[in-house]
Amino acid sequence: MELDDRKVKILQAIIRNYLETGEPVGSRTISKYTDLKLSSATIRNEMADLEELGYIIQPHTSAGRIPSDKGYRLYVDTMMEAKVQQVQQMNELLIQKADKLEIILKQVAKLLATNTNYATMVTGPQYKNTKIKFIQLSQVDNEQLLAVIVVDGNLLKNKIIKTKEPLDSETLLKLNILLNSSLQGLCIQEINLDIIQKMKLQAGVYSNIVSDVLDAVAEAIQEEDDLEVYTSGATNILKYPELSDKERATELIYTLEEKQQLANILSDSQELDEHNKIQVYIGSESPVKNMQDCSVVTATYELEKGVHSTIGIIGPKRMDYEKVVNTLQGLMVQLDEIFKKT
Amino acid sequence: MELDDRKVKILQAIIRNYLETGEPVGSRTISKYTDLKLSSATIRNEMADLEELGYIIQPHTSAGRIPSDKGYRLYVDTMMEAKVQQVQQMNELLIQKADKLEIILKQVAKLLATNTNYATMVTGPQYKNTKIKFIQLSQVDNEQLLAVIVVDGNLLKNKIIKTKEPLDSETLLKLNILLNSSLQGLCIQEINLDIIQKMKLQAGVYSNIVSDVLDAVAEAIQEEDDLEVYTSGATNILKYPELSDKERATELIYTLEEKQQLANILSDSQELDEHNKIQVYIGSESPVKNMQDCSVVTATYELEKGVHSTIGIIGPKRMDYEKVVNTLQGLMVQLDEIFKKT
DNA sequence: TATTAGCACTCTATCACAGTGAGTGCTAAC
DNA sequence: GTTAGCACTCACTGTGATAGAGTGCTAATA
Repeated sequence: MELDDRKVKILQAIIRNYLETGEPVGSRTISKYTDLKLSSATIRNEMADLEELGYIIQPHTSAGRIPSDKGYRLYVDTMMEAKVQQVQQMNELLIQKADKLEIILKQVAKLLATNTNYATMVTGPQYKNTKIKFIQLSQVDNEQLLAVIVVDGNLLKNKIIKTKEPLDSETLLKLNILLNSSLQGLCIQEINLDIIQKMKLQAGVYSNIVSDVLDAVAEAIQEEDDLEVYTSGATNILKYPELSDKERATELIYTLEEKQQLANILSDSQELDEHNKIQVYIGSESPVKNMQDCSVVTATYELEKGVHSTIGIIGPKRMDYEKVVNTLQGLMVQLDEIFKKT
Repeated sequence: MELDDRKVKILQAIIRNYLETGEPVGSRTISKYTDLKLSSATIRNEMADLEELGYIIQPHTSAGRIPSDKGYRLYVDTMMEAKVQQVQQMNELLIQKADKLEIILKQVAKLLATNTNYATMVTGPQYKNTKIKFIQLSQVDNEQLLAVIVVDGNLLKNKIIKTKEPLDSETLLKLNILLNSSLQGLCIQEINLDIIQKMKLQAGVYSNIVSDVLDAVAEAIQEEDDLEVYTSGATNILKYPELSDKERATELIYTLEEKQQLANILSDSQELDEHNKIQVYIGSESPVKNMQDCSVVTATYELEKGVHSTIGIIGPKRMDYEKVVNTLQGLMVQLDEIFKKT
């Protein structure tokens, strides 16, 4: 059996209606709702077919139909319309531009949550293939050296290094020159044993300090690996009856609070995403087990050159995909305005 | 009417029982539960008195009694027993010691939440009256200066300062010496106009850079003012029927997520706390409006010299005050072990 | 005088049960 | 191929009826 034009129209009507009401949709509703001029009996026949094909489900014998994951998937892939959807109050972010990226991202998460009425998650800024721009060692007090590492995108990392005795300023200067001349412009993968050996050789008696600094560099950039995740609007989950029974809600909110599992889905979508492509996970398509009753829409943005962030929206399977996708699309433009303009 | 010894015992029995079960407590239960050898009828008379005095409440005519806020207050003030209560798995924190304080505090929040089954909140480390230890300006690239400010407790602050043209290394050195000699050992309140004027005078043509650095210093220390708050175990709220109806739970979890209001109660208790004193807010005693149905227990710790953090535990009014207070007391010892030992 | 047994009363919580209505599938007619 | 009609299903709702926990009051008791 094939999906003819009429079946598609009916399926679409069922899904649209279900997205709005959250109630199973009956044949009579569709008969009135569409412009197909068909009686409810005919619709019933078609619905039986659609059920057999797996696009819709009957919760119980005497109820209407609701879309299945397969139905939603078809809807998302082929039936949605693109229309510009702006995130409200984005302009209020502008004032904050000067501040750190993370703060902006947290605010974006919050705005998205209030705009969409779903839960949102945002990764901290991801610095990919960043290069070391500048390293500076300074003597803080008699036993402590401070290493500051600046990488592309003006990301700063600090590390305190303990020493037995203070270094004189000349040595410090030499070490700084050595560090910068050897490491400037390299990204972490490029720092190989060869370079390290050469540096140690040049450092002479201070080779152990060079080791410490390199450890600090590694550690500093390492930190970026465990994906930081911010969430917002967790309580929006409770607005949807199908997710808000105590057990499910507890699991979901816990998942949002713990963030560990969210990192899975976010990094998964980061790998899949071609740039600025939007990813939709419907129900069991999601890699997060506790989210089988939800849908997740993700998008990865390039904020500045080499700096990315992935944003995800979490809602019930009957989320308003059209609005969410269009909002994320619009967000891209809005973020561009904020970052490219200034 | 006075609270004689017997009334106190009965009240205590009622509260203990209610804390355990969460159900209104009847006279027959108390008659068996206590060693007073009194019939339920006598207990009933006493209970009528206790109700008149405002220590207990009858939810409806044919139900048992539950403690009122006043009853809880008496219990907390006079009836609790101190016994050592350790936070489990604290030792696993030790490995992390090397890392930043915030990470430890977040983990403490999480451990406390799993140990107590209540929601927890923790302020970021509070640096009080910290003194500037070290300042370093460095040239990152042609148009950017990096200012690193180290204050007591090895708290680091960075600030990028834009300049029109690069400074030569000699000027940089001079500026660094000027900054350190003028500011080292001062806390922010001590940096007055007089000092600023002198510095600018000495800096000559570079006085505008001195201004920028001072702004950065102010800003860096300013950041500490808006109390950072971490929460954990928000979903524990849902374990208590009296808090888990949809409306209340939404409000509470939202409050925990937003954190803004939590800062109120935390900073309130910081002001009240004599050192290492534990504070209990019962129901309407809490300054946070959404938490009138909860009780909050807070404690402020000195982690390192001059570095504080306030920890709060949020649960239903029938929370196990004894356990919570003793846990927070025990936590103090455990934190001391972690910080003072190493 | 304080305590207790006894009793009538109150109120909630629970369960069974019937009724309602939305929706279906099938059959026969159009 | 479409539709009207009808019997059937099943969740949901409201209604008592009942049980049970607990109370307050009174009168008897130590």
